[in-house]
Amino acid sequence: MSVSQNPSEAATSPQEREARYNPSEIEPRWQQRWAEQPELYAMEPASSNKPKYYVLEMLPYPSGQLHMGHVRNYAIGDALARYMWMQGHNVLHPMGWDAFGLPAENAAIKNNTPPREWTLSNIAAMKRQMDRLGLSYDWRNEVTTCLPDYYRWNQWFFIRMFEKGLAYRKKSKVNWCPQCATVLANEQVINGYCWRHEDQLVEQRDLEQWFLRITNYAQELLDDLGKLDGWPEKVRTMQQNWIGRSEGTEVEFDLEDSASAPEDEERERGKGTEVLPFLETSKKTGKKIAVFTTRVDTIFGATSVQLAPEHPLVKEFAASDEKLASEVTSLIEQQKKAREAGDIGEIEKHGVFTGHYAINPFSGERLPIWVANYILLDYGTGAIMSVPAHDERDYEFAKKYGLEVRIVILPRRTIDPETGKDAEPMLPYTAEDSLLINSGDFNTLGNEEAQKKMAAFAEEKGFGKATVTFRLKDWGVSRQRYWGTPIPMLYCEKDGIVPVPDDQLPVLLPDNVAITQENGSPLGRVPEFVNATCPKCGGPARRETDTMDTFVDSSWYFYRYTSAKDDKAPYDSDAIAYWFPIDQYIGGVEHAILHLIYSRFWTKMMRDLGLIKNDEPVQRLFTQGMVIKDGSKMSKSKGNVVSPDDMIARYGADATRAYALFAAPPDRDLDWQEDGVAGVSRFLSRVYRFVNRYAGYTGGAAQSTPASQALQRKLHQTIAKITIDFSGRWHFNTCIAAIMELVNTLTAAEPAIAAGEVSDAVLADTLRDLVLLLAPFAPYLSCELWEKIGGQGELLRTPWPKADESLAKEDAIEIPVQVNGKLRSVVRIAADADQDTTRDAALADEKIKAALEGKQVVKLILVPGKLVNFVVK
RNA sequence: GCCUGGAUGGCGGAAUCGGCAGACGCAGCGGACUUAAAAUCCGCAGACCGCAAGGUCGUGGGGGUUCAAGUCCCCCUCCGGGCACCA
Repeated sequence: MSVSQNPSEAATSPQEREARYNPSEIEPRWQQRWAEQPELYAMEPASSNKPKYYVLEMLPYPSGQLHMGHVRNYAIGDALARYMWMQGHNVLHPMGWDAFGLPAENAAIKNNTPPREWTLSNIAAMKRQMDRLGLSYDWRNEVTTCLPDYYRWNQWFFIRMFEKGLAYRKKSKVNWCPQCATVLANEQVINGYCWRHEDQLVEQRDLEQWFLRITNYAQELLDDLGKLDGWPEKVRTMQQNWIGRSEGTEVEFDLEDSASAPEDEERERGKGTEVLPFLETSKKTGKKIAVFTTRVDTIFGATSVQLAPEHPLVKEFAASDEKLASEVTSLIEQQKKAREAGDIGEIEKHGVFTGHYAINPFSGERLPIWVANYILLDYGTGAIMSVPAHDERDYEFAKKYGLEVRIVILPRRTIDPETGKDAEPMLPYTAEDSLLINSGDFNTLGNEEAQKKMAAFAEEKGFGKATVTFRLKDWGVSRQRYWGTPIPMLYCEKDGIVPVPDDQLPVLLPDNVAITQENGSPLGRVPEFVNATCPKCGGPARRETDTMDTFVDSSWYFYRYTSAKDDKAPYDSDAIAYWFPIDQYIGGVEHAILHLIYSRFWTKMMRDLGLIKNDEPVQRLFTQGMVIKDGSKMSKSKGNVVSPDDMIARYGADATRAYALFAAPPDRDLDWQEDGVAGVSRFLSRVYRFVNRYAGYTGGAAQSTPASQALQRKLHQTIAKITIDFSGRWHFNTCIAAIMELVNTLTAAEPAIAAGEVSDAVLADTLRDLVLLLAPFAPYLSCELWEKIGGQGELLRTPWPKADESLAKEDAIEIPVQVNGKLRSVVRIAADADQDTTRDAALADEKIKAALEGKQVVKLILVPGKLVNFVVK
C-alpha cells in the first residue's frame, strides 16, 4: 500500500481548524516589539507621583549560560515587577553583571581568549537568553562591574575608606586557595574548602594584605538585624551566628619568672594535679598573658592556662627549649590539618606543658602553662584559662593529662536528701544558674552577679575588664589576580602608602596581560602598570598589583542602577533617597553571609561617609529554594542539568517560566519534571484557543443569568485569591492553579455559552480579566491575547483587576454534617442561612436521620458556614 | 552537639484562622473523534472490604488536648540546610 494524500484533510473538525498556540511564533514577535520600546520597562524619575517599588534580583556571574536557578529567580522577580506595574507603581527593575572573577582568567588560559572579550561575549549571550525569557528589565541602567565606568567607583570608595582608616594593610595569616592562586576572605571558606572549588582545601599563608574594617560595624550589623523584619528568620540567624558576639571578661595573668627549659621530671610535674601555692610578687616577670573568658565566675576553678600553638609567648618559650619547639611544631601541624579538613571540632586534644607558670590574679595561685591544639590563635586572645570542672573541652583535656578538676560552682537547691549536703553535680557542670563556692570573697554569689562583680574587681585592680569579642573578622579584600578592580594605591620609597588622586581614577586594568597559573599577581609582571609616579613627591612609585575581591563589586551595585551612566559620582543622591531601601530583593540563600553581610556593611560605610541616609539597603529579602532534578541539585557533575534554552525551544518561555512558578512555592526546593512543563504548556494552549474562540464576544449589558453569575463568581474569587497572594504569601503555584480552575470553569460553561445562557458582556469581561491575571506569569501569551481581544493601551499599564466581593460571594454552600465527628452527609443550604435553618437542613437529611436513629443528641456543634456536628450517645 | 526547614496518593504539590484531607498539574486507566496515530475532548482515579448501597482505615511513628487535629502540646525516627573545640 502506498502512502497517499489524506483525503479527509479538507474535512477537519472546527477545533482542528482553530489557531494553534505556537510560542515559537508569538514570542520572538513580542520580543522584537518590546526591544523597540525601551521606555516600557523604564523607571520614572523621582518626581513621579506614583508610589515607587524597587524590585531586585541578584545579578548573575556571566558564565555564558543561564541555569534553571536563574530562571526561577527571575521568574519570581518578573512576576512581581509586572504585578506592581499593573498596580500603578513606579517600578525599578534593573539587571547587571557581576563580571569580574576567576572563571574569565581560567577561560583565558584554556582558550587563549582575553578575559574581557570572553566576559563581554558571555554577557551578550546571557542577555539574549534573558530577553528570550521576556524579562522586564530596564536595560538603560545596566551595570557591568568589569567596565571602568563602574569599577572606578570601587576605587573611589576604597580611597574614601583608606582616608577614614577603614581600609588598611596588615600582615596576617590568610586563606589561600591553590586553585584560585589567590587569597580568600573568611566568608569564602566553607568548612575549610574553597567556595568555588568544593574539593580544594584552603591553606594558611602569611601575607600582607588589604583589609576593610567591617568589625567596626560588628555591633551595628548585629543590632540592625532586629530591624530587618522583612528578612527570613533563617538568614538573620545565620548572620547573627557569623558575627558571633560574645560577652565576657579579659583577665591578665602574670607570667612567673621561672627556670628555662624544664627537666623531663619537671615536665611531668606540670601534668600533676597539684596547684602550687601562692608566689611572691617579686617572682613576676612583668610579662602578662591575656585570657578571654565568658565564665569569669569559674576562675577560681582554673587549674591551668592554655595557649594556642602559634601564640607569640609559645615561640618565646620554644626558643630556648628544643623539645618544646618540636612538640609545638607538631601541635601546629595537627591544628592546620584539622582546620584544612574542616573538622577542627573533632580532632583529638593534644597538649604539652611548657615548664612555665602563670599567676591567677584572683587566687594568687600559680598555674602551669600548657600549649594545646584546641586553642585558636584568632579567637579572643589566643589563650584561655582552663576550668576542667565547668567546661567540656577543658574537662576532656584535664582527664587526658591528669590535671586537677576543681568544682567552684554548684546548682542552686540541690541538697542531697540522704546526706543533707549539696549534691555533687555531674561533671563538667556548665549551667548558668548556679552559685559560687571555693571562690574566696565571691563565695555564695549567683554566677551572673559574680561575673559582674569579678569583672569590676579586675578592672579596679587593673588586671582585666569586661569585654566583647566578635567572631567576625575584618574583610580581606586583596586578590592576587588579574581580572578584578585594581586597588588604587601606590608605594613610594619616600612617602610610603599613597592613594591614587581622584582625578587620576580610574586606575585602568591593562589589556594584553599574560594570564598564567603562576603565583603572584599577573599585574606585577606588567612594568608599565607597576611603575608609576608618586603624586606627593613626584618620585618613582610602585603600584599595588593586587585587585579587589569581587564581592566589593556586588556590595553596592544596586545603588548604581539608579544612575548607571553618571560619570561625576557613583550615584545620584536624590535618586537614592527616593528609591531606597530596595523594596524586595530576591535570590538564593547561599549568599546569606557573603554578599548580604558585605552589602549591609557597605551601606553603613557609605552612610558614615555622608553619602546616603539609609542604614540598610534591603527592606524585604526573599530566598528562593533550589532547583532539584532526580533528587539532587542540578549540577554538571551530577549530569542532571536541564538547559533553559532547550525548554524554551520546546515549550516556549511562558511555559518554562510558568512551570518554574507552578511546580512548588517559591521558597521551597523545586523538583524539575519535564512532563510538568508540558502540562503547563498544554494549559497555556487551552487558554490561547479558548480566548481566540470567544474573542468576538463583546459589548452589551451584563445580564444576570445564573450561568453568568456562576462565571463571575469564579472570576472574582480568582482575582481575590491571586491579589492576596501577591501581597505577601507569594504562593504563585496556587495562583496558577487558580487560573487553571477558572479556565476549567470556562470550558465547562461552553455548552451554556452556546445556548446563549451566558451574557456576552460577562464572557468578555471574564476573558479580559483572565488575560490580565495571566500577565505576571505568562507575559508573551497575555500580550498576544490582549491584542486579540482588542485590549486598549499597554497591558503592563492596565490596572490589575479588582475583586468584587459581592460578585465573588457564593449564594448556596455545602455544609458537611458529622455525627460524633465522622462525616455522614453534606447538605446544601443558602450561604446566609441562620443557625436554625442550618440545623433543620442537617436534621432533614436522610442519611443523618438514619445515623441519629435511636441515639440521643447530647451536644450540637454548629459553626456557621462551616459545619454541623451532632454529638450523640 | 547546637540552630533551622521538611516528611501528605504512583509523582510535584493543595488545605492561608482547629472544621469535607488530597485543590491544580503530571503519570495511569476507560471512552469519543481518527483507517490509524498524534493532537484535542469527556470520564475514572488514596488504600482496603463490598455486585452495590455503604463501611473501615488513612497526612513519618507513639502519646495527649478537643465535639473535631495534616494543623495545637509532649516524646521519637528519618531527610535537607546552616553553624560548630569561638573559650
